[in-house]
Amino acid sequence: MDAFYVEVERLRDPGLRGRAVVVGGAGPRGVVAAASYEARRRGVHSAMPMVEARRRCPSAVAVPPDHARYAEVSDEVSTVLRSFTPLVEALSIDEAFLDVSGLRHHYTDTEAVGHAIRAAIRDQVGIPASIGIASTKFIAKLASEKAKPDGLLRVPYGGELAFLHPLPVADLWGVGEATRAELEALGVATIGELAATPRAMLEARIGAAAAAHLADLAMGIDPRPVVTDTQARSISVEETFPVDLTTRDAIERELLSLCDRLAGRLRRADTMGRTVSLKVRFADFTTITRSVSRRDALWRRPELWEEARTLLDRARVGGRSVRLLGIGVSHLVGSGVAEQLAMERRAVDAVADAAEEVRRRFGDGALIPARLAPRPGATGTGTQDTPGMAD
DNA sequence: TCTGGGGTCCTAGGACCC
DNA sequence: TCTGGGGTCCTAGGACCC
Repeated sequence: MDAFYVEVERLRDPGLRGRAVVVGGAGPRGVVAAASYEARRRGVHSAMPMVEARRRCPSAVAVPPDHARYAEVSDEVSTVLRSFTPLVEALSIDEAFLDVSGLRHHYTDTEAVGHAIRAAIRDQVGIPASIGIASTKFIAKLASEKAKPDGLLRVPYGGELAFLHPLPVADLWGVGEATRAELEALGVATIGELAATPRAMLEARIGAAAAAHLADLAMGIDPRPVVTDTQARSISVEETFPVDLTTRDAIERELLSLCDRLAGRLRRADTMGRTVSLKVRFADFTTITRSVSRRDALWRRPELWEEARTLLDRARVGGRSVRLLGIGVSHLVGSGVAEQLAMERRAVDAVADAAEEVRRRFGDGALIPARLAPRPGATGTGTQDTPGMAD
């Protein structure tokens, strides 16, 4: 999809069409999640601080992100894609690979398939999409980047190297700033130059696995098939605070709140994990992680909180200012096991069920850990509109 | 420019086991 | 006794992606 979040916002508010639009966090530490092409022309791009985006493009309309809505529209697009072939691999919220080799008897050529898919997304969802067509996944992805915005590009079979070799190495999927710098030190700027570099030189710079992978990509070799059943490997939540946390009490309260959110995510995903990881980013942006693996998977908030607090002790935060806290679970249990355990826990866990029902009916804020509830008699409102229930 | 939130994968060292 | 080879798992950090 092209500038996906922006286009979803334009569906809701057609007045945004034709204008510079920036979707991003409203807080003092917000960054750009998506920028319209009008804003990009003014030098605004993803991950840029919103403050800087505003400076570069004062006329842009700033819109706070609505991830739940983007997920819904993403599902609508998925439905359209699956009407063409079941071989759809969702790569992110706004990208997918399709294996369309089975459609060759239904269309004159692959470009006709691409045009049909673009038209279907336009008609049924109402937003633009770009499509790249090639014999391998990574070249198709690269072609789709070159096709943007609102276009289609096919790299013909046999023409892969002619397409690839003039491009800068940073265009390769998996080459970021660090690898680009290492390759530059070897005098490698284009994919063609990468293909011509001796393997041993590459390995010494970037490690064996990355060297082998990139050398293959530079030769157009990518045997990875389209995979339809991709299962999550971890689930996490994190938050950057508008103002750094400085007291142990404030840190614990935010961490408890994150554990609560994570428990809800795990429950809705009907999964649980064996490893709990804590992430702490300090004011100077140094970031540490602490993790622990248990024999049994966990998912409930009290257990997450207990592990999180132990990890927090191990993190030795001391008196340092904390900019971000995160908590996550990995080593998720396999689907068959998860279903079995989910059945068992549903039978046992009437309290959590009731809590989930309350939240479904009255919103996430209706039920919170007692520690996070407003203190009775505390400053401000005499009456509490949304009292937190103790649990 | 003062740097989000949600992910995946890889590396390296160490514990541990046979 | 001063020390092998192969393997798995765990932890911490980092690169990278959208």
